[in-house]
Amino acid sequence: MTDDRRTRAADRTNAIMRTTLELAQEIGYAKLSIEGVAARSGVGKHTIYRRWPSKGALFLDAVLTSGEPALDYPDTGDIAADLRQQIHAAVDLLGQPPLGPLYRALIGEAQHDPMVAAALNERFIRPQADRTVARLRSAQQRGQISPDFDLAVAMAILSGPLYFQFLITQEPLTHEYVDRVLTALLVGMTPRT
Amino acid sequence: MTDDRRTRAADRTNAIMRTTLELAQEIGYAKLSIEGVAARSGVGKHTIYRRWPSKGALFLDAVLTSGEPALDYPDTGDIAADLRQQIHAAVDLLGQPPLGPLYRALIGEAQHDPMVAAALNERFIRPQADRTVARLRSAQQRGQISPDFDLAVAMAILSGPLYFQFLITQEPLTHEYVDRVLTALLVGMTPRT
DNA sequence: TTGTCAACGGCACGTGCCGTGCCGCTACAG
DNA sequence: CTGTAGCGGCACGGCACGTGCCGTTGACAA
Repeated sequence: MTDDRRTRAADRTNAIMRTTLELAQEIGYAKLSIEGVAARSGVGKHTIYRRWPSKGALFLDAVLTSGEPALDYPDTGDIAADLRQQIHAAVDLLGQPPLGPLYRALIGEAQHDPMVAAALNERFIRPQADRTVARLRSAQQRGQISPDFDLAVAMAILSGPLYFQFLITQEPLTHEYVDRVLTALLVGMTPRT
Repeated sequence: MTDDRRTRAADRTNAIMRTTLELAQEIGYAKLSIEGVAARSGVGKHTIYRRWPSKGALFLDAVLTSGEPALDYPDTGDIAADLRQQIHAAVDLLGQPPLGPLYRALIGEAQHDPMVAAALNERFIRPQADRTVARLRSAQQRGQISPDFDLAVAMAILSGPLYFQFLITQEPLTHEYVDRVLTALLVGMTPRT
């Protein structure tokens, strides 16, 4: 198979994912159909089913490929400032369109489809969690976090309330809210003098 | 309208909800259909549509009515023990069938259907959160929690990581995990001596 | 240059469920 | 006794599913 061949296949793949995101934003994930994606992108349904086994898998791929949201951690040496900046970036991404509603729908689908849940974890959640713990560990080694503070739990306290607000109460995400969480977390994990 | 009439209507309503939960457990919420519920419960589809506007609304009603999970807070005076007992009860409920998968599907549906999300909040999430904050406030007034600790955030730190594990990583919920969260929270919110 | 073959767009099919009509029955209300 | 509301049953048009088949296209091999 020639590069040319692969290139055109990849082009089609990208076009399908782009159309998927467009349609999802216009009519919502619930009303999204593979039939609709095929029609709008001028593609046979087989061409989609050949690449993805389900609507959920296609949507997952489309969202994760589009974004690669680059939520990388800064490491300025100041753990409080770095966490703050990073979680504010997360709020800015999730708190509004386009990514907010798309990501919400993706997690919703993950509750019905174990394959989507597993792929979401492997491709996004776990790497993100690992980066968070790594940044926390670096701070702990520098003495900015109590040596016995549970870093996995610290990560969960950063992420959990954010997702709780995002998915459950569905109140708007604000910098002010995550600042309050961060404040409470810092009280607990900062070394006692 | 006679009481007899109302009673028989209520009986039918309960029968439909019971069948809904049965079917959801057998084939999963994703494959659940109103047609299937009507068939198994020996009821016309109209009878269902007359009571609920959508599959999501029916399912929400069925899950919340069935459970009324009675996650009430004890108040023994020991806030740490009370929180621990309450969150262990939550883990026991959500961490296994039947309620675990049903509740997961309900939250998943809430990501696609704003009406379900709103009803879930009003009927379960907000009351539960209010009870939690009330119990925390009682402890704060007794001096068991720092007077300036943000109680809404404390509630979010109790709930958030639990939901994060339940919905996102989908790792098993254990007493050990919530104990670790609770430990970290207590470090932060216990008054400094 | 010609033959091969995989991927493709288009079309059609059977299936399942949607939400909504209509029918005739039953049981209660007036 | 008559009217009426709720009901089960049935049928309908519509839509999307997932899967066949068909003819075309374009890159590669002989």
